[in-house]
Amino acid sequence: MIGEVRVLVVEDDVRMAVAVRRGLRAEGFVADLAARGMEALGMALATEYDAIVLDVLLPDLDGFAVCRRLRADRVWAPVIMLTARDAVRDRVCGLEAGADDYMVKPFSLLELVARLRALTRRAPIERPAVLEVGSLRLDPTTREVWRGATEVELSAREFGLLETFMRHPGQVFTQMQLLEAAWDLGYRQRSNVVEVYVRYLREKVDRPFGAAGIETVRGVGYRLRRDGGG
Amino acid sequence: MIGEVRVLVVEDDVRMAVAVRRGLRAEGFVADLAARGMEALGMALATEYDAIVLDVLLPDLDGFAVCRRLRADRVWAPVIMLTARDAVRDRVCGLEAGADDYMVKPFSLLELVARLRALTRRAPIERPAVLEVGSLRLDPTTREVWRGATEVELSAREFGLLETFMRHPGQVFTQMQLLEAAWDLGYRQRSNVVEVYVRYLREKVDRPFGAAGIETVRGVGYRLRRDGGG
DNA sequence: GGCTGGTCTCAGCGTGTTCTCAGGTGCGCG
DNA sequence: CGCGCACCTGAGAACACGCTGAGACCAGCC
Repeated sequence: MIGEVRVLVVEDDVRMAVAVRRGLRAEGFVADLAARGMEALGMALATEYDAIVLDVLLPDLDGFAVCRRLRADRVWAPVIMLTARDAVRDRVCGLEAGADDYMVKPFSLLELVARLRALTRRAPIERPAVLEVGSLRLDPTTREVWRGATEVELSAREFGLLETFMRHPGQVFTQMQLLEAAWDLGYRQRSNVVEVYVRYLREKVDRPFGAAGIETVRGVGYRLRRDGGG
Repeated sequence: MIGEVRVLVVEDDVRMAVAVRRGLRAEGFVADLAARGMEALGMALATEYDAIVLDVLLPDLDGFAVCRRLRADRVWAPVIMLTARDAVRDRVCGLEAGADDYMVKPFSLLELVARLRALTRRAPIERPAVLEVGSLRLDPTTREVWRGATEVELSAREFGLLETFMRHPGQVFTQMQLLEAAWDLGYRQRSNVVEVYVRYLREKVDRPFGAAGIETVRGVGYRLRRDGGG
C-alpha cells in the first residue's frame, strides 16, 4: 500500500503489546514490536519508522533514556510516551527527553490511533476524510456528527463508539472488541457498558430519525448497517 | 507538492526542536532538524531550504559562526536567529552575521510561524491576509479584530488564542495544542490558563453579541464553529 | 508611589458523563 | 409451550471536567 505508516511499539507487557498491534493493524498501520529498550534502539536505527510508541517502564533502559538516545542518534520520528498513572513528573521528563506526546495508561486504542494520525499526518493538504455511512456523517477532526442534515450531539464515549462502527461499516463487533477499541485497554471485568452505550447511541442517531443503523447480532455482538440504517 | 516550504531548524535542545518541528508541520511546513552547527552547515549545503531557524547557543559552532559561514558559502536562505535573552549585543551580532530576523526565547509557535511566513512569503496554502470566520474578522498584521461591524479589543494572549482558532475553523484543539500554539513553548505544567482565556475570549467576542463561536468539546478540547457562532 | 491592564493560579461549584445495578423483555431452543 | 440466556431499560451514584470569581503578581505609566 502506498503511504503505509510504520509504527514501532516498545512495550514489555506482551498482552498489551499484542492488543496494541492488533488495534493498529486494524486501522491500517504496520506495527513492529520491541520488548526492551536496547532492542528498540536497534530496530529504530535499522528501519525508518513513521512513529514510535514508547512505554516508560521497560526492563533495561527506561523510556526516557531510549528517547534521548534516539534523538542523539538523529532519529526524529515522532514519539508517543506511555506513562503510568498521571505522574506529572513522568510527563515533564518525557517531553524533555524529546517525546512529542504522552498518554497515561490505561488508554483506548481509538485515542492512540487518533494521536498517531495527528503526528504522522504530513502536510495538511489531505483533507482528513469524513466518514460517511448512509445518511450518517462523522468528522473525526471536528468531532461533529450528522444524520442527514441535522447535527447530533454526542458525548466522548458515544462518539468513540460510533467512530469505531463507522470505520468498519457492516462488520460485526463483539462487546469485547468494542471495549478494546473505544474504552481503555485492559477493561476486563464483566460489565454491560457496551450495551448501555449502544442504547445511548441508538437514542441519539437512530430513534429520532426513525432509523435502525445499529443492529444487534444476538449471541455475537453489534454492527452498523452499511446503509446507515436509513 | 507545489508550494511546499522546507525549513531547517538548528537547535540542540531536543524538546524544543521536536516541538518546533511538530508545530511547523501542523502549519504545512516541512522541517528538518540539526542539533549541531557543523551538521547544519552540511545539510544547508546539500538541500536548498526556504528558511533556516538558528539557535545561537550550540555545542560546537555558535549560531553567528554558522550564519557567517552559510553566507560565505552562498547560502542565501533567510535566517531567523533564536537568542537566549534580550541581549541587544546578540541581536546586533546576529544581524551583522547576516541573519534576517531574530526572536527571543521563549517564544510561541504562532510567532515563529508568522515570521517564517513573512520571510518566505510563500504560505504553503494561499491564505488571505485577513482571516474571516462567519462574522468574525481578524487581521494578523494590524492585530485588529471585528465581530460584524464593531471592533473588539483583545489582549495579546486573547488575540493569539483567537488567531489559532481562526486559522483552523471547526477543528478541535486540545488544551495542550492550544498551549503550544499560543503560549510560549515549554509551558508544560498542568494549568487551567486555557480555560480561563477561553472564557475571556467568549466574554469579548461572543457574549456581547449573543453569539456562541467557541464551543467546548467535553473531554477533548475546544473549537471555533465554522460559521463563527453567528 | 499609586494605578491600571495583563497574565496566571487557585479553590469551590455545578453539571454532564460515565458506569453500575436490578429488574424487565423477548428471542431461540428444547 | 415454557425456560434460560442475552439483551434492554430506567434509575441513580460517583466522578471528572470545565466554569467561575477572587486575588496575587508584575510591568508600564501617570
